[in-house]
Amino acid sequence: METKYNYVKNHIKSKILQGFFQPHQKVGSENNLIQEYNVSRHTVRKAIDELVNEGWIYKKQGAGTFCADRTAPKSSREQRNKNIAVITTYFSDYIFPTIIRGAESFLSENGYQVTVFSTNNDIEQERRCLEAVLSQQFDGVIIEPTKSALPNPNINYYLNFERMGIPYVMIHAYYEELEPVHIIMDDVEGGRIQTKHLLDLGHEHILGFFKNDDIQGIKRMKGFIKAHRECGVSLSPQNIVTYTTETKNALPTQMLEEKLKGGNELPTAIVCYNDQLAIQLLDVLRKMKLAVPKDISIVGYDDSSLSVASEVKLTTVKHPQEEMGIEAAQLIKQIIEKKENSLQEPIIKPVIFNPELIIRSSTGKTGIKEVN
Amino acid sequence: METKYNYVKNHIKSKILQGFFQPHQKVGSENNLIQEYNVSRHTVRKAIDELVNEGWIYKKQGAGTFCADRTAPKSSREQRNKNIAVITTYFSDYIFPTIIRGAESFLSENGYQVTVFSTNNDIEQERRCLEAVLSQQFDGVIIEPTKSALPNPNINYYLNFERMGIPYVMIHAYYEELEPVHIIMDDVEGGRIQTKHLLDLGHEHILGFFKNDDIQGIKRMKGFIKAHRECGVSLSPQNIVTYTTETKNALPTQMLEEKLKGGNELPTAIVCYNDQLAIQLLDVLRKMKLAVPKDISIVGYDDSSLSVASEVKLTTVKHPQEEMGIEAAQLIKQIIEKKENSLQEPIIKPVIFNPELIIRSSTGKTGIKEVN
DNA sequence: TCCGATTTGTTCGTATGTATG
DNA sequence: GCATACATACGAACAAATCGG
Repeated sequence: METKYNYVKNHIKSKILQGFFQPHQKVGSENNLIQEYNVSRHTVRKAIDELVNEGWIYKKQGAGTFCADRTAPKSSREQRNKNIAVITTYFSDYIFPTIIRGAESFLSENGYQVTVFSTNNDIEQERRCLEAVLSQQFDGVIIEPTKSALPNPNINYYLNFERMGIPYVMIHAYYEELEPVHIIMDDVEGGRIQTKHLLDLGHEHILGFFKNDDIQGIKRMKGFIKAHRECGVSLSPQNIVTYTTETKNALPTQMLEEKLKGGNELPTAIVCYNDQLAIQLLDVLRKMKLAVPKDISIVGYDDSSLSVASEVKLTTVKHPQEEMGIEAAQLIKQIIEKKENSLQEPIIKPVIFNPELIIRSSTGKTGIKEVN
Repeated sequence: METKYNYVKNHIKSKILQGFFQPHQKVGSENNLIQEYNVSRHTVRKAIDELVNEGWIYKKQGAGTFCADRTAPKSSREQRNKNIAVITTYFSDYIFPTIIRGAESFLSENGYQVTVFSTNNDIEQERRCLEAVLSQQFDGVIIEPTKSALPNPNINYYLNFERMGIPYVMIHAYYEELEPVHIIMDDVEGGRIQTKHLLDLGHEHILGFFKNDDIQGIKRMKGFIKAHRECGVSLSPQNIVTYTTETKNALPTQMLEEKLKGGNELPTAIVCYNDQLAIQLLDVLRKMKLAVPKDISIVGYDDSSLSVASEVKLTTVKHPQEEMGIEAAQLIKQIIEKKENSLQEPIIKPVIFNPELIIRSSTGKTGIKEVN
């Protein structure tokens, strides 16, 4: 894959998949490409030959090289099974398997097959997934956006889905500019009730840990701030810790240790972006010999299996998980079937799940004031 | 048709059609053809490239150019992506996502796509999965057998895979009668070292909980018994509890409660079929106010994320998980590629992982005797 | 209709890298 | 380790088709 002609080939293919070229539009002459990629004519021709062979482009002597028309020849589509691609950030971790299971079980019951991809929340890997899906013949895509809070360079691929008539629904988050059908939680509300619960219990120094490279984290942080404002409790900016996919393993635990050592104004409660983080932070609390919830309260998010795995049963926010997967599957099925029958793009409403707090034993009233 | 490369191409094609070359027979090196037709290397390559593309011949770097076997199905198989089906008992739970991720990451890096199915360890659902896979065009299948310890009525489907030339590998367990390529752990040894560890610590009344509808459970139980025998510790049949997929949620916890209430000969240690069960049983121990490992020791199996989620860090047996997925993917890729090139079913050796005990804080010396 | 610029097609040469047996 | 055979990559020249003026 590291040969020059392969690089040229893949680069051109990417452009096609991103919709840079309309069918029958000129891809550029051999001379153009020679200059663009700074390679020999032979190399360009080798790349182009393969693309022609795979049906992406066609050539006409004396005229030029053109983008092929890949709009599927509808025929013989009926008999084959329907295929749905599911692209999520993670695959094996945490709540994602459950979401995927929801989609898989519903779709397989309805005669669809599910092919899975994961991006590891990495833009480059997302691009590869999107290219793979566009290169194949999928009838629909369920996708969780990667790094949804950051500008996404792969937007073009999504636009190309629309151009090629492949319906998709987004879960967990969505890119505003695309206005896709989406299935999300009300994450602001989720963050709000996490925090409100602690404020109601009398906590006033609450640490908030939020992941800020996806929209969910940003929104939950918004809810965290909103709750403080509603309850009239002032919030120091130093009480908010943000981290990213790349720093998630070390940064939050390290920050918590620092915050707990810094003598004055010790926090009495922690709001976590998710259960996974809460479990990580619980280990820090154990190490520092702090009892939960007597010395410090902690709230998770997602109600994953981790929330009840340890001796501390986490107070957390319910995430629909399997239900979200099923809902996404139902939506994509509806869209596909409507499209088949009526040819016009149906209007489908997004789904927004309302969060719900599950109170377990990791939160309690602040005891500090009574003790003093 | 009067170009040189076309002449060469047609001449070689004629020879093939006249039967001058048997399948897999050498067509002649580039240098031979250069001399034979008195043309440049480039011209020969162009001719050969087209013949390869049309499926008449194939090339192998370093080896030569050979006549293809046209008896095989010539239908546009080359250009489409390769699809692998992964069928596991579970999908979203426990270590399965990690295994699947291993396979998925390796395969997607190698240009394959992964379609997933799960049987929920139910024979009827397994049948549906197998039918779906057989009716689609999959290039290979990675499968974990369902209820592997029980007679399987779906054996015929597996035989049909062989008849249709679809390679498959089995993970975790396999049906003896099929003698498939398989990737498993040495579960007898795993059960043995789990138990040996406790016996070495001085425990003599050890409860063993095993799932007996899959082969892994049966084998781990075998290891449990073997360890007792090796250490010369007598084992009461009442110390072994077996359960199935259907009873896994209620039966083991209930049995443990009974065993702990029954006054005489209280157990001082527990061997669990897996970490998932260990976590379940830990809750029972907490409810009965038994400290781990002071009052009772417990050993898990699989080294899943659950084993370190709680305050009790489980002593457990390492399961290769992701590695097993990768290994399975590598094997299936090897088989597919060898089959493509040489037509003869390659001989691939099964993989057996050796278990390894990971000692954490859930096990300790029995304290009862010293106390008395 | 023809011209000329552009673009792809064919063919030669040369060199170095990499896999196979 | 070595020869063989295919893979990648550069350069050059001329032929043939296309298209706008």
